[in-house]
Amino acid sequence: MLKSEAIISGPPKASTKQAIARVALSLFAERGYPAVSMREIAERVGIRQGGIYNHFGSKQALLVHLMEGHMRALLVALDAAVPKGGNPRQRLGQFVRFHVLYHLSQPDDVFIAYMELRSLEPEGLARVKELRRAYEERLRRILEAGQRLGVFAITDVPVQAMGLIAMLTGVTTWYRDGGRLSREAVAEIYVKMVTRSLGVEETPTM
Amino acid sequence: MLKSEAIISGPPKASTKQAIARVALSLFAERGYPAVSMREIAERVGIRQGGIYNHFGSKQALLVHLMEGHMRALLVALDAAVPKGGNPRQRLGQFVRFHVLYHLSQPDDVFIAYMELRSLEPEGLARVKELRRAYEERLRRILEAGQRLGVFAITDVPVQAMGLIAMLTGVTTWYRDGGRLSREAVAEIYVKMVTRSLGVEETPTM
DNA sequence: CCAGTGCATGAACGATCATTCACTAGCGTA
DNA sequence: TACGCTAGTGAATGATCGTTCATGCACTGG
Repeated sequence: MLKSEAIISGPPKASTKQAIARVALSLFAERGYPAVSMREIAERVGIRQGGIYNHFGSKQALLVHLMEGHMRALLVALDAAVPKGGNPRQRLGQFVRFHVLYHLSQPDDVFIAYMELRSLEPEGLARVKELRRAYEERLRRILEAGQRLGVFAITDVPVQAMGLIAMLTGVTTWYRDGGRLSREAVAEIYVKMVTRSLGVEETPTM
Repeated sequence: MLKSEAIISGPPKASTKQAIARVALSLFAERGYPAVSMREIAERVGIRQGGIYNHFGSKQALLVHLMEGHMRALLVALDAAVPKGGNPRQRLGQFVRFHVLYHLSQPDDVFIAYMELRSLEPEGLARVKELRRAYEERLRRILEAGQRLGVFAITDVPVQAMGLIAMLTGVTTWYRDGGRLSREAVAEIYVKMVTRSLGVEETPTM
């Protein structure tokens, strides 16, 4: 692997570290962290088992790397997709579309970020949970803004926020590309369900 | 363990088989099937590791027993809580209340039934998936009935059914007894969210 | 050209995994 | 009382686990 080659012509092949992360992500999502061995990850990457430890200090460090990286990327993407200004109805629609489409485009990341919390040791767990809280907080802010303006039918902001996020995230459990509906069509159905659940009459401006 | 004693005075102590199932359920839910060892289950039950195999043929058989048993009990309880007759609005409310309250009362069963599908080998997987499909079918039937009568705002029955179930099931991820809201209060919030998402105006008859 | 560094190797470590098995204690039934 | 079955024991099986490490190659900057 010539470094000069990488500089001149771009990545000639993905770095081994990235390859390890990609393979581990896929395997963890498919079968769960405890069920995947470092040997199997190495095998799929095309190196021997010891080689992984040149890039990640431990299996746990690899998991933390994946989960924390995903959550940070998710937050950055969310803030780009739902700019700070705008009225609550617009922002709610943006949030739902973003959440559904992002989750459908990164199902593996999403799945392990929600399912492997229990495989994290305390230090990593605290960091990931904080990022998750921050994400959920974005939706609560939107609901609160709509509540203040009286445009949403709010019974209980925290409960409704958790309910909506669960509904949206669940799309990854059944959606498969190539099926009856496109991702965008599914996202629009979810937008309708969410806005209706908040008592928003349908408008073309949504 | 005298059998006559059990007949006369009720269960003097839970059968070992039941104890194994209970302990395994708790551990699987807490840390996941692959991360729990038969040794640990045996230890918590108070027997040696080999003893488990007098009651279950394998670790996999133990998992199948738990998941299939839960799904069958869930279906039976659902059909008791949502009798066949009745109008779609009533039945929808009954479904939501049942789902939320049952899930909050059996969080471990629910969790592994939804999360350990990937740990099942093909035979057990097929049986559990069929039961799951049957459960989801119950909700789809309610939505379809409401659609025919024109009392629900239906965009897409299958998608909405999956969205609603995901929303409801998600309650187990955040609800903790002793918190701000009772289980019943939470159930009512979910009923409101669900009925609103289907465009049902609020009525005291719900 | 040479020293240094990053990375992959392959063998080995001790620990733990699910499962098997010969054995036995204790019970209900005959 | 004698028999047979249920259930628990404790040791052993081979496999696999995460991790370590001495070794060496390929490439870098000086």
